[in-house]
Amino acid sequence: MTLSEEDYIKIIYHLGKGDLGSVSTNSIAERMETKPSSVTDMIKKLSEKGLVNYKKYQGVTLSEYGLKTALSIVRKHRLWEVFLVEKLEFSWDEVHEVAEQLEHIKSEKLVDMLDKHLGFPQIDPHGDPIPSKDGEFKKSIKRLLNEVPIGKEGICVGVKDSSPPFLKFLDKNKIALGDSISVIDKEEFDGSLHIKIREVDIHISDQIASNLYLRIIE
Amino acid sequence: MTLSEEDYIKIIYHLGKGDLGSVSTNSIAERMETKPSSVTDMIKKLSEKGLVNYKKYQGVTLSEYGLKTALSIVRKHRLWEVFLVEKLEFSWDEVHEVAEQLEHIKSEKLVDMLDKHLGFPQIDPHGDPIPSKDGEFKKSIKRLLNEVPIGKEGICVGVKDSSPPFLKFLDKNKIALGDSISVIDKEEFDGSLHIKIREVDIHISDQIASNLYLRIIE
DNA sequence: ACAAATTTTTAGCTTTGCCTAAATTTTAAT
DNA sequence: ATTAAAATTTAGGCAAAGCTAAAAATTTGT
Ligand SMILES: [Mn+2]
Ligand SMILES: [Mn+2]
Ligand SMILES: [Mn+2]
Ligand SMILES: [Mn+2]
Repeated sequence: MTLSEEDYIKIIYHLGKGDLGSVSTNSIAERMETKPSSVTDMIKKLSEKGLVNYKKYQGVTLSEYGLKTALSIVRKHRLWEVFLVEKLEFSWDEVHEVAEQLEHIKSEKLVDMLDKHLGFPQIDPHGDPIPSKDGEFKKSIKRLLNEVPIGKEGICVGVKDSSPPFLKFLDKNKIALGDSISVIDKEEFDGSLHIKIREVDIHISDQIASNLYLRIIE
Repeated sequence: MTLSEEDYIKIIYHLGKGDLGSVSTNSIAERMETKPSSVTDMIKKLSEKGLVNYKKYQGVTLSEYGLKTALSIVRKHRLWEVFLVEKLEFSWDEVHEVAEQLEHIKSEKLVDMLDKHLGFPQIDPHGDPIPSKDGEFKKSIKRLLNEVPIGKEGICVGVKDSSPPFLKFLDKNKIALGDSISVIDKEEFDGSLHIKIREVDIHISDQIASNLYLRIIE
């Protein structure tokens, strides 16, 4: 597989997960930042190689083999993202571009040992699950923090209220996108939460918790 | 720079160091595992980009700019080799192929942080020096262990005597290619050496020491 | 010095991945 | 049911990086 083929397969995988129908030529072109005619060319090649199912004008879906391939690339991408954040002090939002390159390095041993070096992580810095070597992985869902069950852990991936006062509050309390947060306990009385973030326990109101999105596993 | 251009520049650098004259088309072709006609094509392109000095039929040398580029690729290659050995438990002889790919990843921050993560290593697993960010590096030389001055450290890169008994001896004493060895002290009496290898001190005869090659810095 | 051998370059073709412009098919609107 | 719009494919080209075969330059051997 060439680098370009791998990128196409990965994009078809990501686009396909949303609709569950077949993926359109134009949507691929948009994500690949290329022209629809180029996409058609590539789709034909992928189809001949048995990576996708394709009928003219009817869009494209991944074959079994194509899905396996996609998951292996996603696995590599997310492992490298973990590496960049955990080992090289990259921040949450700097990793994508580099991982986009690293995901194409060919060496099975490299991926296995990287996985081990990182302690077999389950999720990447964006809270997305990392497929196992044989392509299995837990689904992740996005939830408001106040709806996360006690005991669960997730990655902070967004805010509902993006007003300056709220953002300032988050900043003051050192809560940032990409942080891992786990819910320790919930007060019945006012719905306020005890959470653990960066190894410290803090107490936040329901109002705060209902404006923070977490991505959690399962 | 494309991946291919980078590989050519690096090969021209390595070939040029030996002779100090200009590098021949055929020698590049051999190292690149490609045909001389392809090399001529590439040389023209590199010449137009100012990376090499080229006159038809006269071979090629790196320009100032080409040398800087080559050193940056060599730096990346060797840093990744250190990473693979030190962090991912690769052995000495497994790293080259993977580093050949990793050296082309484009991200200045990645290289800087990798360097830091590895503790700013001076030499790679083969004993070759790692150029600094601005292209400076110590020269390395190959010496028989018994000729290495006290206090110096080097990487075991070869044997003079490759007879089974000697190799068996090395194996039994856990001395292998790629190991870092430093000379602690030398006995005047019999020329035997106290060396440190894998954090343990051992005592070896002059006969052993005069059959092991070390690559040392400066 | 000069023919032979070797090295290097040129010419012409191939593949990959991309492009524009034109044709075709599908979908949406009246 | 037509027609208009949008999506998709085809046709024809281009640049990168490679190849083979043939031509040209350089080097070598006598
Ligand atoms: Mn990619
Ligand atoms: Mn991610
Ligand atoms: Mn390379
Ligand atoms: Mn090396």
